Formats: sequence, C-alpha cells, structure tokens
Amino acid sequence: MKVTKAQAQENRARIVETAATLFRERGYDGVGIAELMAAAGFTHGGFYKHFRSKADLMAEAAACGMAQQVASSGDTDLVEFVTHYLSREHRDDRGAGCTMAALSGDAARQSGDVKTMFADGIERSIAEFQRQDAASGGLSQDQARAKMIATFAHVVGALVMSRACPDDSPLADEILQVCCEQILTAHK
Amino acid sequence: MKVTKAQAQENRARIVETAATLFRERGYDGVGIAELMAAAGFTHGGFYKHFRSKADLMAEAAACGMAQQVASSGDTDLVEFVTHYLSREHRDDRGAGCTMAALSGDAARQSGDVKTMFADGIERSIAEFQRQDAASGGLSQDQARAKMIATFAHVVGALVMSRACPDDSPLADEILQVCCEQILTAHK
DNA sequence: TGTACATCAGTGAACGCGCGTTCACTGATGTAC
DNA sequence: TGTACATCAGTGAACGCGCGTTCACTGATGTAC
Repeated sequence: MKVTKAQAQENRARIVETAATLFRERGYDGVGIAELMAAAGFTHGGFYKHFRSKADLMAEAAACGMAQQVASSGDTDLVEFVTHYLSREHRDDRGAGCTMAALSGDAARQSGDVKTMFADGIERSIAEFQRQDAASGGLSQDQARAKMIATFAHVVGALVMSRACPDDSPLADEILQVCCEQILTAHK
Repeated sequence: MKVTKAQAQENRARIVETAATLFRERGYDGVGIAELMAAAGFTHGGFYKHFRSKADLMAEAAACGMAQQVASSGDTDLVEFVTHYLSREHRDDRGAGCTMAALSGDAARQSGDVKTMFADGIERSIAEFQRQDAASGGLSQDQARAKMIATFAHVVGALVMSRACPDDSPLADEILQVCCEQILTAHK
C-alpha cells in the first residue's frame, strides 16, 4: 500500500491539521494517537512513519494552529478582529478557533518545543496586528507593539474565562460583552 | 486504623488542598489518584472513602482553589494586586498561584460541576475586588463591576500567555511588563 | 522503454505501563447497654 | 463507668481499560540497469 511521495506529504499535512483541530477541542491529553489517525482517515500504526512521537506532533500542530490564526486574521482591522474574537460563536467553537485561547494552559506544561511554537505564533500575530492597525497610528513602534500585546492578552483572557463558565451562564456572556466594550473604547 | 471524625475531616481537607496545588501545577490529567494521595500522606485506596470519583474531587479542588485566591487578595488594593499577579514570581510558581490562570483551559473541557465552581469563584473575586476598590470610586456599580471583570480577564490573559512562552523567553517577560503598565495606566 | 529490485507509507496485532476504580481486610473509634 | 459490638477511615493487592509505542508484513512507487 505504498503511496506517492506527494500523496504522503499531503497525508502528513492532513494529520497535522486534524491534530490542530482535535487538540484545540479536547486538549493534548484528551486526544489519542489512534483516534487522531482515524479522524484523519488512517490506522494508528502509520503514525510513526511521519512523527517520532506524540510530543513531536504536538509541537507541529501548535505551529500549524498559530499559523492558521495569523492567516485567518489577515485583512481584518482591530475592531473586526476583537468583535469576532469575543463573539459567542468563537467561544463555542473551540476546534475552529484560536489556538492560544484553547491550548495555552496546556502549553505551559509542555516541552520547550511546544512553547517555542507558541512564542513564535504570538510574535507573528503581533506583527500582523501592527500591520493591520497602521492606519490608526500616531503611536511609536514600541507603543503600537505594546498596544497589540496588551490587546491580545486581553481578548485571550476574556475568552478563556468565558469558556471556564457553565455553558448557559450569564456571566460567560457578560465577560465577553464587557471586555469587548472596554477594549473597543480604549482603541478609539 | 480508624481515625477520629475530626481527624478524618482534617485529612479530607488536606487531600483537597493538595489536589488544588497539584492540579494547578500539572493540570487535571497530569495528576493521578495514587500520586495525589501519596502527596497528602495516604495510600490510594482510601480516596473513595472521601470522594465518589476523581471528577468529584476536581470540582471540590476548583472551589478550594478559587477560595484561596479570593482569601489571598484580601486587603490588597488593585495596584498591588495587579503588580503581584503579573510578577515573574507568580508566573513561575503555578502551584501557589491563581487557579483561574492555571486551570481555566482545562476547566473549559470539564463537567458543569467544575465550571460552576469557576463561575462562582469569578463572581466572588469580582465582588472582593469591588469592595477593595471602593475608595477610588466615582463609578456606578455597573461600571465598577465592568472594570473589575475586564481587569481580571486582562491579567489572566497576560499570565496565561506569558506561561505559554519558553522559560527564559524575553517575550514572556515583555507580556507581563507591558500589560502591567497598560492596566495601571488605565486604572489611574 | 522494459525489467528487477529496493524503498517505505500504511496496516493491524501486540507490548508494557499507568490510570481510575474495586474489594477484602484491619483495627481504633464511636455507640448501645 | 465498664463491656460488647458496630462503624468506617485507611491499607494494599487486584481489576479492566486505554494509552503511546513497536513490529512483522504488504504492495505500490521509485530507481538502477
């Protein structure tokens, strides 16, 4: 059952993308190799033809997830970004959402490889935000960077706290709404 | 080997407190019953004399952790609170630190019981913050509440992001520092 | 271009291990008389 | 107050299960001639 080199590379990419989604949904410990490979359309044995260990895949999936985040926020200004980020839809769809919000808690307990991917992803997100927000400038480079870091941290915190509340909790919605207002007010 | 009723209750409390610390350090999936009971000074078999399941303990440990958080921030004003919360010491000592920052990611994937404890903890923290911040008022009740929710979300996000970066990463420190400045500036 | 052989992505059974949970047992505590 | 018995917190062996990982095998692809 060998397969074209191109096909194999495509399959590998599908495994990483599937992992990125499943890990966001259920955390690193919540997804097993067998389940993951099945979701990607394979049996579990082939996993080690692509990756040396689950830890290796976690790092790659983290990089993939952060890259998706950066790509998806292309061509949206800060107001749009914050509004969508702090929407109920985003909160309730972890699999398709922000990797930082879904997995930073898990990442804190992982190897340096995973953390490095997160740090790289943060840097790239900040750079992307700064690029988008150039229009509203009047700020120095340092000030703009500081603003973006603080804004990113704020939305991540709000989303993470909202998700920690029971599903229909009024508090969960209140957190999103209040933080969205405060951030957008500060932005003006 | 039976033990006084008072002693048993004390032992139970010790198990919950030990669990709160270990869970913060390594997450819900990162700590086994046997290890946890050993850390509290017992063998694993006795666990089910106190709790119906690991999930039950997780909910109790969450409540305990959030209560510790509220208690420890008694008699500190907002400036002190934020400064300590966003210090390197707090970031690097997850076991003794904020339960929300350490476990909200895990909590999002847990049962309603755990999430309820988190929501209760958030409410109590907000109430405590508002009580402390009464002096600096000029804000309506609603405005003060909104300010506290947003501030809490902001510090949680900053800490969580900082912890997701590699251990000696400059970015990890920058996140703490930048967010601390922005929050304290907004507070004035 | 055609043939012979090496490669290696993917399969599925098997492994050792640690987990949450159960259970028979112990013996000091608590209770009934 | 003293005695006899029930209770139940704590012990440690055992359970079934799912996990990450390994391995012999398959057979189409890629390569050397």
